Amino acid sequence: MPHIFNILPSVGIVGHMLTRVAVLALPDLAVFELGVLVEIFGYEREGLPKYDFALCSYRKQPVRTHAGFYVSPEHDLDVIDRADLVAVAPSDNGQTPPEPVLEALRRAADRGAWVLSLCTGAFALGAAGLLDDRRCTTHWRHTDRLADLYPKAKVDPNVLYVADGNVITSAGTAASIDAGLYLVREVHGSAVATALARRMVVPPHRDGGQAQYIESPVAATVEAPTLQPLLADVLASLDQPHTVDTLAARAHMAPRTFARRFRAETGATPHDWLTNQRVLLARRLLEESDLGIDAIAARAGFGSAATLRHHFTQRMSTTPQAYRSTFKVRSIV
DNA sequence: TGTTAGACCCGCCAGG
DNA sequence: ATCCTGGCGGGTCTAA
Repeated sequence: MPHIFNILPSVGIVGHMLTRVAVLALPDLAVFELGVLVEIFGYEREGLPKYDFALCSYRKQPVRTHAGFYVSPEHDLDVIDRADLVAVAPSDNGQTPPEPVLEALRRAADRGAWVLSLCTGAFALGAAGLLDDRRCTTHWRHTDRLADLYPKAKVDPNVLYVADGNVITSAGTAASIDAGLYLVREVHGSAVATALARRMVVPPHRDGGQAQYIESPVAATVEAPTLQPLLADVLASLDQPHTVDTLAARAHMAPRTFARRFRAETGATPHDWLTNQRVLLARRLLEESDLGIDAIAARAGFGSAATLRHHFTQRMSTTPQAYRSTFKVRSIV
C-alpha cells in the first residue's frame, strides 16, 4: 500500500502508513469509545487491513473504567513511540495526565504520527499543548471547558469530529465511529472504509470525507450565525465556478469580511477550501465511478484535466490514475 | 516549461 | 476602549 496523504482545509499534508495502533487508557476510561477503537483497530478481519493493536497506560497500571471495573493494559507508554496512530480514549476524571504521558503524546505528534482523541480525551491533548492553534472538538458538554482551559485551541462545538494536520479530535460516543472511519478512509481508501462499516453494521460512510462538516446534534446557538448552509450549497454544486465575490454576495457580506469569517470558521481560505473539496470529490469519483479524467475534472469543477492533475498531485502526492488503480472500489465485502 | 492577466490573500487602517 | 466591518495596496498564486 503506497503512502497516502491526508488532505485538510486548514493545514497541509501528513503522510502515513497505518499499522501500529497504540490506545492510551487514562483513569475513568470510557468503555464505549474503547470498544469503538477495538472494533475498528483491534480485530483482525479477513480481507481488511491488519493492525498491531496495543492498549497502554502509564507504567502499565490497571485503569479503572467509568463503569467501575478495571482493565489491565499490557503495555507501557513506550508503544506510543512506535505507533503510527495514538488514540486517546476518554477520561472523565478531569485530572491532567502525568508529565511522561504528555511528553509521549507530544513526541508522537511531532514526528507526524496520527493522534486521535475521543470525547474528553481531547483534554489530554490540550494539556500536552497539541491543540494550540488547532481546530478541535470534544463532547458538546465539555467544549466550553476545553476552550477555557486551553485558550489557544480553536474549539468547534458543532462538528462530529475535526482533523487538523495529523491531530484528529472527535465529539465522542457515536462520533467516535465517524472519526475512526474517516481515518481509515483517509489511509486505506473508501473501499476498505466501506467494507469495515458494513462489518460494523453502520452506514457505509457519510458523504465523502466531509462528515466533519455535518453539524452535531447540539442545538445551534442562536447568536452564532454560520456559513454551514452556504458551504453545503457549494458542496452540492462543485461543478460550478465559485469565486470569493459571488460567495460573499450569497452570504450577504463584503468580500473582505466573508474571507475573514470563512477562515475563522473553517480554518482555510475560501479558495484553498474550495480546491480541497474539489480534490475530495475527484477522489470519490476516481474510487467509485468509471468516469474518465476529463469528466471527473468537469464534475469537480476543475477547468481542465491538467488543472485537476496539478492540484491532485500537489495535495495527494500521487497521480489521479495511480490513485484510482490503488483505491478503486472492488467487491471486497 | 514559460508567460501573463487576473484572482486571491492578508496586513493595514479608518469608521461604526 | 474594544470589537467587528470592509476598502485598499500589492505580493502571491492560479489557470489558460
